[in-house]
Amino acid sequence: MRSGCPLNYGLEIFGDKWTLLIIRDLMFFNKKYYNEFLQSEEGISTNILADRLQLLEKNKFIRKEKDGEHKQKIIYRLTQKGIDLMPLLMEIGLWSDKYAGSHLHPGRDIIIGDVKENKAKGLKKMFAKLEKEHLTGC
Amino acid sequence: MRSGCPLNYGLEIFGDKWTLLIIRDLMFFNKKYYNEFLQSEEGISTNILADRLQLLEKNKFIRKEKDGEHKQKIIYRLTQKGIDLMPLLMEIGLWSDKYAGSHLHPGRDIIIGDVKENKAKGLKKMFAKLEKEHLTGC
DNA sequence: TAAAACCACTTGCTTTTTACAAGTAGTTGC
DNA sequence: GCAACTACTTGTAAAAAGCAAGTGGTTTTA
Repeated sequence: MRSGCPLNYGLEIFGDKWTLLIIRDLMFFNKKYYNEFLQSEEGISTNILADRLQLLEKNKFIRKEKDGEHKQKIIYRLTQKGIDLMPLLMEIGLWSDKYAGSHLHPGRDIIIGDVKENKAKGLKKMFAKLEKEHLTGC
Repeated sequence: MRSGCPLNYGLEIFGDKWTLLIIRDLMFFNKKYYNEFLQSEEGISTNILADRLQLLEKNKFIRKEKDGEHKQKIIYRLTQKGIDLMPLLMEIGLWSDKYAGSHLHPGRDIIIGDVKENKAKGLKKMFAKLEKEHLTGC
């Protein structure tokens, strides 16, 4: 149900597991093709993936781009609106880093990386990286 | 599906809309009774509420407490683990503040409040408030 | 140039989850 | 002692997710 609460507003459009995992793949794992999302560890179904990509595009979190080399391929990229979800994903990562204990695979610090040491600085660095990778050429 | 990713770990246990809205109610709207959660603007169903409260308690995000005055009432309070989700909820609020535009009710800044001006300082203040309200007496 | 493979999806069906309404057992106030 | 209130539970219909197979277009291979 629609409500005027900012938290609910956000949750209504990106507050489901698969949506955020797709954004994670784009943001931290450098994935950009449909097949790459499909192959993620968590095993998203192809119909759900198609549905979420459509929603994400409709809500302007991502945009489609043609691949110059492989003409049948489509590249998915984050928009600024999508990139701005990064601090939120980082907070999930930081929380898990504190509470997940043994549930995490080793070497998963790639995500929170610099942010763990200095939040403001780490976020700034990550923003720069994402903006360079996803926003150039538009 | 279980995976070793910290983002997925978090999303598996608190990454659904109703769960986060209950935590929002506890955190920002000072709600503590079953009936208060039921009455929230978004209209959670009573069976879903019961289910989520059980999950939240099982995962130690909240705990039940007896109400001294009204003996049939149960008070729900956040644990430290639950309180530590605050920065994440704040990030949702900050994102919505930037992108929700006219979708928000006026005066909803109560949530992000001080955090909007100075993130580190605002979070610290909010942590102190929550720890005082939810953790004292245990 | 015909066949095989790969691309981003779509379709159909089953299972799980959610939504809504009604009911219940145990206090509490009058 | 009974009506009202508490935190739930139960039953059922609707919606969403999960799974497997298929599709139409492009690209690579023989």
